[in-house]
Amino acid sequence: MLSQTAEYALRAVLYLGEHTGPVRVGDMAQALQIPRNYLSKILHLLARTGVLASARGKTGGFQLAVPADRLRLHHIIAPFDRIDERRRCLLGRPQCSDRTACAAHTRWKDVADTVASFFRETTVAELLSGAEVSV
Amino acid sequence: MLSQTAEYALRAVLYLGEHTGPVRVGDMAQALQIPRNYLSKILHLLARTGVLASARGKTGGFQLAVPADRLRLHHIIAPFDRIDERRRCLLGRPQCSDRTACAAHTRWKDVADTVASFFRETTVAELLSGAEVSV
DNA sequence: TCAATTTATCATATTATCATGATAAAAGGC
DNA sequence: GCCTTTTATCATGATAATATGATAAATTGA
Repeated sequence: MLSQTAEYALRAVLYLGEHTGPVRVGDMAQALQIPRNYLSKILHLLARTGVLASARGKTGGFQLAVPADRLRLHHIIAPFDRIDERRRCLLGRPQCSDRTACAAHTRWKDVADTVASFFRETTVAELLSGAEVSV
Repeated sequence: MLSQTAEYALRAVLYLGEHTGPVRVGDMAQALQIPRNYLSKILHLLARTGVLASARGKTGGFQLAVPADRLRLHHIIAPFDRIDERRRCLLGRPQCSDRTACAAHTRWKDVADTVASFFRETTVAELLSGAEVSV
């Protein structure tokens, strides 16, 4: 469902959501079993989009820049995996709305809305409250 | 949501669903704006999996091998895009069931089930009855 | 039989995704 | 100031998805 990159981003943010203070890339990479430099680029982009805060130097690392209960999955995933486009026509048509419906449109719409709502509404805090995320 | 290849497969089958008798690859490729040889391989695989029937020679072409009202989207998409795997843990864990739930599992399950059910239950006939599929 | 037509298949090219390795830039502590 | 630690960035490689081009194999109809 998610691209590998988006999945890494989500797991990384959830990890940061249950750790306070800055966490180093190397530590996260080892804990989450994600390639270090690859994770580094992902975290950097998340910092640029305002999801994370980064600091260099000896006491540096990454941490959430937004409270977990205000951070929605959409914010984390969007830079890597445009879930908005999932709502597009199942048959790949550029123009497919309620007015000009293709065969699949009507039936597909409810399904696509369910998926989109999940990412748009679910917060990091809600996921963390469900169960622990150790790995 | 679907891979490019799976989307081509679905559009091709819907096209065949509203045409009787064998249709040539070249005609379909032009009508659907899909690369000809690429479509050819897709149709061949659909024939091998029993979705389509193929015939060579002058009166050859492809047509549905199963009645449209018994042909489910899952049958068309599965060879190209394993939607079954979409039901796997959102966080990419190999082991994630109801018993050993990760943080995302409980909330994600309903969403994943909705998507899986759509492909598993919807038939080609149902899509075609909704509206015409010209392109 | 033979020629035309069509699917089947192989080889290869292109593009995007995923990942690695090395280096630069910034920050803190001595 | 200088060394260590850390993120930031660049260059490159590996792999899979997507697509193209050419040829082989099968079928039909004359």
